[in-house]
Parts: sequence; structure tokens; C-alpha cells
Amino acid sequence: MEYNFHEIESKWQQKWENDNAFRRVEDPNKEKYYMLEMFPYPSGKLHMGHVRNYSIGDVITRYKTMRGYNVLHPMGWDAFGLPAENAAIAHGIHPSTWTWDNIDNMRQQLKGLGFSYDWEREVATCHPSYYKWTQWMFLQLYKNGLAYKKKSYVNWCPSCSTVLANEQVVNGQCERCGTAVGKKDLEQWFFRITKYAERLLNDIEKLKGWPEKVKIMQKNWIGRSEGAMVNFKIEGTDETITVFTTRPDTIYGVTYMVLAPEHPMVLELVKGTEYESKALEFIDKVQHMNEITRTSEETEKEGLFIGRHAINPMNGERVPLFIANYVLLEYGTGAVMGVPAHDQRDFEFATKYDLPIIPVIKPERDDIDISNLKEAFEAEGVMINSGPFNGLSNVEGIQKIIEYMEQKDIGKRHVNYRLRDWLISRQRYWGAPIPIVYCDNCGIVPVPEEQLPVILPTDVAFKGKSQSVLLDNQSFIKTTCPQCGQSARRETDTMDTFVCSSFYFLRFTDPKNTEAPFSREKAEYWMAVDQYVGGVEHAILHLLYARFFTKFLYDLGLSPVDEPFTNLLTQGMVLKDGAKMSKSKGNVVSPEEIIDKYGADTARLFILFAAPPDRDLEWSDQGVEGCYRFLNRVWRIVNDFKDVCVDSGNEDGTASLSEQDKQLRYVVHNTIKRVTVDIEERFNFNTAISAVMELVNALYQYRDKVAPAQQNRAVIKEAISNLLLLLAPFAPHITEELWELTTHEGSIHEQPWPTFDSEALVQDQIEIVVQINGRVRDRVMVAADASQQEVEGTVLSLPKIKDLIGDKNVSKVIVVPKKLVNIVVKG
RNA sequence: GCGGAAGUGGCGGAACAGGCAGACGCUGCAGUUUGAGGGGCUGUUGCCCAUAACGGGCGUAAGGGUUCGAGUCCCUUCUUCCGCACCA
Repeated sequence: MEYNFHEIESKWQQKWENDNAFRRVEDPNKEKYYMLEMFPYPSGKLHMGHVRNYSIGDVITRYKTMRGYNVLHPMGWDAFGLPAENAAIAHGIHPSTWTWDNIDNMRQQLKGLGFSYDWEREVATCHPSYYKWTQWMFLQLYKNGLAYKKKSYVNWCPSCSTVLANEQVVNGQCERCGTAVGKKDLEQWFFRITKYAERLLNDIEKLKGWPEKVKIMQKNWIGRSEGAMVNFKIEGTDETITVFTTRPDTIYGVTYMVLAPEHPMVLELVKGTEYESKALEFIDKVQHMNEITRTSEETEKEGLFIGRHAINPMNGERVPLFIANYVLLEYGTGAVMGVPAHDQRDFEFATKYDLPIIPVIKPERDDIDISNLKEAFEAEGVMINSGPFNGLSNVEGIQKIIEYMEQKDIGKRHVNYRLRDWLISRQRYWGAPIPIVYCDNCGIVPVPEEQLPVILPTDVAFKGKSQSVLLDNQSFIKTTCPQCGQSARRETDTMDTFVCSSFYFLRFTDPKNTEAPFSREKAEYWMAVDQYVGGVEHAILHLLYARFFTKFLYDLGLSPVDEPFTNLLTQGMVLKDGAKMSKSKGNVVSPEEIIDKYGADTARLFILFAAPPDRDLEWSDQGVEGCYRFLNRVWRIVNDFKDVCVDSGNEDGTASLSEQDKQLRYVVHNTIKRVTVDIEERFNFNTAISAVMELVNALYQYRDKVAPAQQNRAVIKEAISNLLLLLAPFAPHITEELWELTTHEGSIHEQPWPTFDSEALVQDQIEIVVQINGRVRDRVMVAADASQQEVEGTVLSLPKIKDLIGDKNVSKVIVVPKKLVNIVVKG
């Protein structure tokens, strides 16, 4: 009988669906395991990255299930976002139609791959039953002062015509479309993620099951630095400028001050002075520089004196005030003190504009030559030129100066974060509407919870481009104020889609709840996610936001955990010809064609076999063929032994074992051990599969080398059963079919995971490698229980070894039990 | 510049606590089965020397070190990929 994967795969997919095989509910008597893969954006079709992501998750799910866990394995759709809107604009399809069609299509594809999802729990973020809770989350944040609106310079993508979060700007370009991002001064909604900065940073330590790389990326993104806020008075005004510095110990070396060109105080300071026009010109120039060159270290530092002086609060020195391109409004206070002797950027700036360079730290040993300073001295040392602080180590000086400043009320200790608040407004249609109403009497009014969801209207027309169609939708905009009942206006911005994906893992624990986003009880059973799998591209954005939400919900008493994901696996990319698969490069292999030609089992097997999951994977058509060949080999050998399996019943054949029987049993039980360790401890599916391949090879050997009359049916049956069980998580359809064929009862996926028999792993003869001076010269079989002396004696009496030693001196013999003997020979 | 990961045959990759480098798969070659093709099966496949045969030498980015023994540990250097990047 041929291996007809089409028939087999659809047969079992049907059966699993009819039997609700993957439905899971809370069961207090069983240990739970929450397996989650990052849910996809419904772009239309699965790509190989999806297949990889979900194959990894499915192996773990099926394995853990066989290990007896109650495994939660849900799937859903991150369904809001721009591509739907772009499709609508380009093809005249409504984003909703486009999205739901894609979801239907991709759900079919996922089922066609045989993934074991509990489809009863499916969610789509664009469905009112879901975004009701997205809006609800917004309201909770708002109530707790963590959602607020402010006017600020924000990142603006002209192509997507919407604002972007800092995290969505990559190299000054829009993360989505690659267009250079500009700045706009807009009123926008923010989430105060900065309030959680410290905890988000400190709790990274709890994430023992996360890759180091991701943790470091998050640490750097949060970017904590300790220092002080220092106030500088502006001469001739009542104004004070506050700077943040990590080096208060260098404050006596301040020789100038700089503001970011966009700093709100700049215009005031130059107003009506001779410097005004030049300053405006400079600001304009800097703003038209794009973000990439602006923030590159190579870009030459440029500045402009704006006619004012600041007073150093420590020593009363008068220093000139500049604006310069290298100071960023977004970081710290948007103002810095210039200490050219001890900061390389300041050094370059001071050199260019001929500003004094005053060293205030000298190295422990050598004296610093002021006239000869080639670069800033940024290392630690001893304080000089610093009044009462002279002679202190600068590390001590930092503390002393901060204390002094706090006493004199000229500054204070401060911890600064690079992390900015999360800008969540989007000027787009296809997203969850922000549940806010603007009333002329009452101002900003949140929509009451009982009025949620604020439904996204579907009667919209996509005429032109760029602008959100919500702006034209008067029936949506016009509303009444929930407080005073007078006519009012709805917020037309929608939320960043990352808001939707920041709590979906909690929603999965209780997806149909209409009273709450999820019940505490169910979340208590299922959370936290035991294993999360997805691409490393979400290392910062999604994973940081999800952690923030979880902590917030934990503080509200809703979430039972304050970290959502216990273990994280970041899978590598799928490459072809060394590059990421992409339409533009024309190197895309579609999952559909592979499944059609070889079946889902082959597709899954290949993608797991070709590389360890965390590494990039090079696609190989021949490699796929190889996996297909392997499954055919499995098919044939099991069919060959079918009758043996069926007839042998439960006969115990382990009583009289031949050498070959023992060998086969050794391979079988060793394979159980290897596969278990590979899955359990390392997620090394590639080596797990290769171990199963070796088992199949051993079965063929046994079939061909042992005369049929000598074959031990119980040993064969044991080998076949275990082969199928070990392969089941990887290739679920063919193993299910062969399990049935060999008249095993029940679904193979409900069987317990096999355990190895350590008896079978005991060998009475062991091969010992014989080395002379570290080179392999011979090998010999010895009894497994032979003593070191016996082994040494055996080895030294081997003819070949005797020959090679000749009359040379044996100075040492090293015996590594059960492995090797190394004879050290001199002369 | 900073941080991270990596560098092993023709290719993807093994080698888990310092003990046989190249498991497993692909590719190539030779043979076999078959009417042919496909497919299956058997052998072989790191490089060099030798070859009737036994065999021998060299090999894990480069160089050095520790060790009876190093892909693995230490030092120096190089390359590639990824992330961050004027962060005060």
C-alpha cells in the first residue's frame, strides 16, 4: 500500500475535529501547561515563518500532552492594522471583508497542517467582542492616570499618515513601510509605561527562561541611568534650565550649555534679540535634516550661540548658551551641560567653537596635560579644580556633589530612563476606537464601561487615500456627552494594534467571557504562559508592552501573575539562498505547494529537522525530498511488520533474546532516551528527528539481516510502537494512521510518552578506543564490568599496540572507563 | 563605537561535563533491481599520499598556550550576521 498522505491527512484532521480532540478545559487534577505561539496578522496566506513557528509549538503541545499535562494551546488573529486599510484603498474591498476572508483562509491552512489548536478559544482582535476589552483596558489605564493626552513632537509617517510609537521607528524609518519618519506637533494619547520602567527593568531578572539576547535588548531599551538634575539660572531672566547629567562630578568643568533646537524655551530666549533670525534658521535646518543623519555619530556637531549665558550653580561661573544638533529633545530634559574635558561629544563641540576645556578629573597616576588634550578624559580619577571637592575620587565626588546640591536646593538625585511613554493614538480607521468623548462643557469624558464597545462603524467609504475615513463619518463622530447629555464629539483616533496584543494571552484563558476580559479563576489556573514562541522581531515592542499590561493588571488584582511569559523561544528566520524569503527577492516557497506535493507531515518534519529552532534555517528542496523519503521508509517498514504487530498480541518475547534482538532493543530504548532529552531539555528537534531516523535504519537492518524465522515478534512490536510514539509529535497524521493500522487502540496522541528501560541500555561488551599519544591506533571490545587494570592489560597486549610501542618507554597509561585508553610513550 | 550570536566536509547540521571530529540528512560517484523512467536497495562520499592490499599524514576561521588528550578551556587576531547607536 502506498503512502497516500492526502487521504491520511484529511482523514485524521476530520476525525480530530469531530472528536474535539484538542478541546481543553480547566482540570484541577491535572497539571496545566500553557503553550502559546505569537498569533499572526491575517495577511492572507501563511508563510514558512508561520509554519516554523507553529510547528515548534505543536511539537511541544503534543509532547507535553503525552507527558500527561493539560495543555492549553489556543490560536487567534491580530486582526487590526494598516494592510487591511491599504487593501481597501487599493482594491475597494472593505477592511473588514478583507480581514475576515483572510482569517477564514488562514484558519483552513492551519488546520491543513494538523496543528492541535483548541479552536473554541479563537479570538480576533477586530471583533467587537474582543475590542470591547481593548477599550476597557484603555479605560482602566485612564482611571488610574496611566492614559493621558498631551501635545508633543511625535513621530509621523507621511506614507501611513499616522503617528508612530518610538518603538516603531527603526533607523529613523517607519517600521512598517520604510518611509523616513518626520516630526509633528500633535495632541496624542499616551500610556504611561514609564511609570513601570523600574519594575520592567528589575523584573527582567525573573525571566530565567528568556534568551539573554532579548533581555539585554529590553534593558537597553529601558535605558536606566543614574545621575542628577541640576538647575542653571539664565542670566538676565527669571528662567531656569534643568539638565540631566550622569556626571555631576564634572560640574566644575562646565564651560558652556546646550539646548535641543526644538526646546520650548529657545524661542522665548531669543525673542526680539539679534539672535532670533539666525536661531530660527538653525532650528529649521535641523528639523529638515532627517532622523538618520541627525542622530548619527558621524554627523558633525553643529551649534549656534543664542546670546544668553547660564550660571553654573556650583561656582557662579558664567557660561554661554548654545543650541546644537547633537542634543535631543526626547532624552533627559532636552538640555545638557557641556564638559569638554570629560565628554567626547562636548570635546568635539568645544574644539570646533573654541570653547575653553577645563579638566576637573585627573588620572590617579599621571598628571593630565591640559594644553595637550587630544580627546576627552572619560575614565575615573581624582577631582581637581573643583573647589571643596578637590582630592576626592570622582566616584565619591558624584555622591558628595549630589548631597551638596540637594542641601543648597540647586539640584537633586535623579534616575533617568530612555524609555518614553507609549504613544497609542493612530489616525487610522481599522483599529479599536479610543473610548473617549469630547464635550464642550465637560471636556475629555471617558465612555462609561457599560456603554462599551464603542463600535467601529462599517458604513464607511474608501474614496481617497491617506486620511482616516472616520473623520468623515458624522454618525460616528456625533454623540452625546455621557456626563451632561449635551451633544459631543467622539475621538476619531484608534489604538495602536500593539494594545490589542498586549493582553490576548490572558483573554485566551477565558475567551467567551462577556462580563470581564477574563475571570481571575481561569487565569489563575492557566497563567503564566509556560512556553511562548515567536520571532525575535518582537523582542522589544510586543514583549515589553505585554509585560507592562500584565503588571498593570496584576496591580489591579486581575492578573494572578506579574510576568506573562515564563519561557520564551525566539525562533530563527526561514531563508532561501541565504536571504529572508520575500516577494521582492523572488525566493518565496509557499507552504501550500509543499503541502500539496509532499503533505503536511513532510513539511513539518523538514522545517523542524533542518536546523535547531532558534537558528536561521536555510530552505532546501532536496532536504524536503529527504524528509518525504524518510516518512515513506517509515510507512514501508511499519507495513512490512504490520502482521507481526497485529499477531504478536501481548506475548513477552524478552525471555530469550538473540544478540540482534538485544541490539535492536538497545537502539529502541536509547532512542527514547535521546528524543526525550532533546525535546525536554533543549528543544533540539533536529537531533530528536535524526535519532528517530537512526531507529528506522536499525529496523531495516534487523529486517534484512535476521532471518524471518529468527525474528522476535515482541521485540519488533516494541520497536514499532515506540517508533510511532516518538515520531507522533512531529508527524501527527502518518503516525496516527500507522498506529491504527497496527491495531493499537485509541489515538496515538492520547498515549503516554514512552519511557526507556535502563535494563535494555546495559551492554555487556563495550568498545574501547586505544590511543597512543592521543592518536587512535586500535579499538577493542572489553567486558563492561572490567576493572581498569584488566582493561589496561588487555590493551597493552594487543598485537598492533605492542608492535607500535616496540622498545619505547611507556611513561603513563590513562584509562577513561568505558571510553578509551591513552598510552603515553616516550622516545 | 557598544552589546549579542556565530565561524566545523560540496551543502544543512551533529559532537550535551576536555575523551573516536563530521551523527542524521542532502548532494555526488559506483553498483543492483526494473522493459524503460520514476522509485527502491547496496556500497561509497573531509583533504592529501599510497593502493594489489594493509596503511600513513593533515584537518573544526588564523596564530599561540594549558593538557596524556582541545571543535570544546585560556590569550591574541580576523570574518560574518543581528540588535542599539550623539542617551548627556
